[in-house]
Amino acid sequence: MSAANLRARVRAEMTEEIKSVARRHLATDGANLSLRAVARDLGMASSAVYRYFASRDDLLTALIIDAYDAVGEAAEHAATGGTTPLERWLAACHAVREWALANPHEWALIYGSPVPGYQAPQDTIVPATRVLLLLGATLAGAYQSGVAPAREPLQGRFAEELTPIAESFLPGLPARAVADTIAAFFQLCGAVSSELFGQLNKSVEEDRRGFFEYQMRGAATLAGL
Amino acid sequence: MSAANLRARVRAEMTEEIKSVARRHLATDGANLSLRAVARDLGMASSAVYRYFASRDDLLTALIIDAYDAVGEAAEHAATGGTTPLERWLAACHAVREWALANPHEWALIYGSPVPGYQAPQDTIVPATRVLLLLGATLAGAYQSGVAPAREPLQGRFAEELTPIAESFLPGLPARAVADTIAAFFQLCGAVSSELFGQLNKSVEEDRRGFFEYQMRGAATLAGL
DNA sequence: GTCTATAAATCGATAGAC
DNA sequence: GTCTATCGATTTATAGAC
Repeated sequence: MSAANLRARVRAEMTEEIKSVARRHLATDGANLSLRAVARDLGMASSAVYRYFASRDDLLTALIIDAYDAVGEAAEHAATGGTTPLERWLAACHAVREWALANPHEWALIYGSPVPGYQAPQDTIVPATRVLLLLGATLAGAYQSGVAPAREPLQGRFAEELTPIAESFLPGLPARAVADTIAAFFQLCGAVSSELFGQLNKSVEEDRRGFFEYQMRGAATLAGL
Repeated sequence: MSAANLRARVRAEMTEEIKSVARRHLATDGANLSLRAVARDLGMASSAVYRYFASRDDLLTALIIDAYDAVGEAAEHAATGGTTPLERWLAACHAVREWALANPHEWALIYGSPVPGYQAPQDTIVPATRVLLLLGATLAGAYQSGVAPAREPLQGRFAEELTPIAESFLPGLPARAVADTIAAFFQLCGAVSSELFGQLNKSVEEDRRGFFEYQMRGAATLAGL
């Protein structure tokens, strides 16, 4: 079995190397990533890359899943540091922002404009919900421990739509909490993307972290934290 | 002068037609727009287009400015309908979302991932602030008419950074109101982009407008409205 | 201001030798 | 699994005739 294991390990390393070079290419080419350029950088023929990824879109999918997992893990790791739910919540938000600042092109890949002509397969759905799930779980903990007070139930059709989602998403969490979690997550995405994509321009330069925290405290307040 | 006027008018019409076809191409090519493809659709040689736009990036810049102006005008027009500041604020937000739903690729162009290799010239800055300015003016009106209560001043370094901005942005508006306006604008961008770029997935399908309004009411609350 | 023609590249994907 | 070679397309941008 040793030869097979070796083959598998070499293959895995090669796969990682291709992805690593491809990630660097995201910086210059954005989403319109070129398999040939990646192969050139690796000193191999473009046709050889097809033994690792069946198509350009498959490579893109791998990068997308990795990015979702990386930002999710950063948030989860940061959240373990806090003692109160609000601290854990804010720590997760800061971790997401810092990951985005460190990996702007990967952020753009998962939260920016859709790649033209690319259709995300089912495999990306679960990793895509990691950060959202973490926020939801944090809020659920706050409700259960009584740190956050129960709130009036939502009215409106979208609340009815969210009720079954709430059940499977995090059992016991009221529909309103799910709505608040999604809203806060969208606010997080908006704040990070706006800063990253240049909407802040020159209005805040020194203390962007402080302004971000101000925004995230607002989102947490709306969620009942 | 009539001949000169005619020439100018024909040129303006041709320019508009090129932009119109280019806008359609945004749908399939995204930001990596091709001058040749546009020329092909117009039945003209690619070299002829260079008489109207010096480069691909110049065409992109024109599209970007048009898009900022279009969404800005939609928001401004919608805001005139409301009677209270909150109504005007929400009307502007809904108008922005509806414009985005009707023109998703132009939205992606201005609020999505930056175009790789494209550097926005100064010309885009003023049109880019139209929606933000409208929200700020609405909030300023609410403060001045006493509809919104004065709030505690901000603390933190970013507040100091925002103070001079507040002066030139909308005189008389406290730094906190400017911060709240920017935060609300980011939340608006986040909610629209998340819906448009597929982050909602299948969680809310029927009443997305209602969920959006829920989010925007939250943002307005945080701003003091 | 429109055309043809061209330069000098790029790309995804495949075929087939080894 | 890597290579060469290839197909059939694409692109930005320019030169020069009319």
